Order: sequence, then structure tokens, then C-alpha cells
Amino acid sequence: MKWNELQNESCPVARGLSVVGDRWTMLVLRDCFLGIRRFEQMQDRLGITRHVLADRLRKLEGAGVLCREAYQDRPLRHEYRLTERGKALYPMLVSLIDWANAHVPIEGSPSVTLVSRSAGTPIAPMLVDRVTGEEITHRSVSAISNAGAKKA
Amino acid sequence: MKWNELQNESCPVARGLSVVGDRWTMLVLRDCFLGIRRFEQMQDRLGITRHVLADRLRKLEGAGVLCREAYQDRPLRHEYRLTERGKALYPMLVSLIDWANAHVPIEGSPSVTLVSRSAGTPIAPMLVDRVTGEEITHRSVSAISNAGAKKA
DNA sequence: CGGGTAAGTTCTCTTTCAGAACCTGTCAAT
DNA sequence: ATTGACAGGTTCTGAAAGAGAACTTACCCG
Repeated sequence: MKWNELQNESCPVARGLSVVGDRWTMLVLRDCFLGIRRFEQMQDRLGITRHVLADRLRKLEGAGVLCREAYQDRPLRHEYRLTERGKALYPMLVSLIDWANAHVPIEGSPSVTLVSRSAGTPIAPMLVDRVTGEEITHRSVSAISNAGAKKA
Repeated sequence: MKWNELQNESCPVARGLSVVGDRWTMLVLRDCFLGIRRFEQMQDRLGITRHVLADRLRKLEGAGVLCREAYQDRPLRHEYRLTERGKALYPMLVSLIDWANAHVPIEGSPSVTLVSRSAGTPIAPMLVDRVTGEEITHRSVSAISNAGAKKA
């Protein structure tokens, strides 16, 4: 499969993965959410090869997830920041963190957990409908396609 | 990076991605949530090579995300089903779908959307704290490590 | 001048993936 | 008894992606 042709798929899972579905991308975005903005810093933290990092940043910029902004001229240097589109990935990242802490075993307790910035207490993410407030589970929800075919 | 060594990472994003972070895995899981259980069906629907599909199913079974159950003997045939651990990935999948429908452009309107199974109306996923009910955003939450270092 | 910093690019070599064919065990029809 | 179909893989080959390390460009500092 050509992953760059996947953007035109009707399935949103495939379309989403065409942007964030490859091995390093979510780790790059994790660092962005942590406030890391520069090439060298990311490369040090991730242990990714420079070649691949440059490629991922380019693709994420192309997808409108990151933007590249000059923070100095002479020599010209850029940093990478999340766009609104990138920030909108936060629920997905949190869902992943929550799942991993609950279900991907590690010796000892989870070493990184989410806490409320105001109260400092741990949070337990839950997905609800914005209107009704009801929890979203695979039992309460199904996915339909405009063409009428069942989809998830 | 060796992705099978990533399970022991302290970062939950890395641990999570060690299981669901590679190219085909989330698409396989999408099909599982749609009720697809058999090898041939998945292969037809996904266009994945048989070799890679066999490998992904093996790994997902090894990670406890899917289980393999015989549905007939003579000849022995298995099907793959989501375990509880697998079903727990639903919020992540929904977050991905929601993001893609909102942010990965496609001609026309989203062709696959999520609807409430009872009411039949579209749903708008939102991540909240299970206890306080407050929305989780990258501004309201931070991630801390047991060692004290900031993490997300 | 030599060294340092930031952001890449360019090599080579290894791993992974795609595409297609082949294999195994069973049944059902010819 | 052979032929074909079905389900679930395995085994090839060649192409693409990734790892690891060195090199480049452009500037500043001492």
C-alpha cells in the first residue's frame, strides 16, 4: 500500500493514519506537546536518525500539523510548533497514554501519569458525547458511511 | 530504534506505540471493531500482504490485544477477537476518527461518521475527567513522571 | 585561525515490506 | 480417484524505508 495515497480513502482511520500512522510520528508529536521545538533537541531525546526526523517534520508541516517558524535570521533557524490541527490530536495522545498505563505492563507502577494542572491530582480520561454527556463505548456507538454501509 | 525493546520504556506513549504503533496495526484493529474476525476477510479488505497480516496478528495476540479461538476442527481454523485489552483501545480509535474527520481534508463531507446506536444521531467525542467531568485539554493537564521530571 | 552551534544532507548497509506463488488439510462434486 | 474450492498460512524475490555515521552550510566567538 502507498501510504500517501491513503489521504483519499473514505475511511477516517486510514486518512488519520496517513498522517500520524507511522512509527516515529506520534513520538515526535509527544515531544511537541512537551514543548520541544527544535531539531537538535528532538534528535537527542528521541534517538531518531536525523534523516528520518527531517522527513517526518517535513511531512507533518505539509499536513498542517506543525508549522515552521524562524526564531532567528543569520543564520536562519526555524522551530516547529503545533498548529491548531496538531493540538487537536491531544485527545488521541491522552487516550494512548491512558491505554498504555492500564494495559501495557511494566515493572512497577506507571512512571508517567497525567495530572490536572490546577489541582495536581491524577486524572482518569473518559470519552463522552459532547451533547448528551454519555460515555462512548464500542457498544453505545456505531459508525455509518454516507453510502449506507456499516463501518465501525 | 528497536521497537520491541520499547515496551520497557518509561514513557507510556512509547510503550503504547510498541504495540499499536506500526503501520498496519490500527487498521487491523479497526476491522476487528467492525466485527471482522478471519484472516481472509481482513486480507481482502485491507489489501495487506498475507505475510505482514500473519505477523501483525501474531504480535497482537502476543500483546494480549487479540485472542485466537478455534471456530472449527478438521481442518482446524481460528478466528481473532478483541480481548478486554483490545476493546480498551476504542477511545483511541474514536479520537483518531474524530480528528481525521475534522482535520484531514477530503472532497465532500466525511463519508464515515460515528452515530449513537440508540438514538441514531451523530456523536461529538470529548475527553473528560471521569471524576470531575472537566474537559481534558493540553492546557488543563500535564504529565508527571514518578522521578519528578515533567513529561507531557 | 580553530572550535562550537543548529539544521540539515549524503553516504552505506541492514531490515522491512510488497507482490506473487506455493503449501497443507479438509470437504464436496465429477 | 481426481479435480477444484476454501481457509490460513509460508516462502520466495526485488523494492523501499530505516539505522548509523560522516559531511555540509552558515554563522558566531575568542
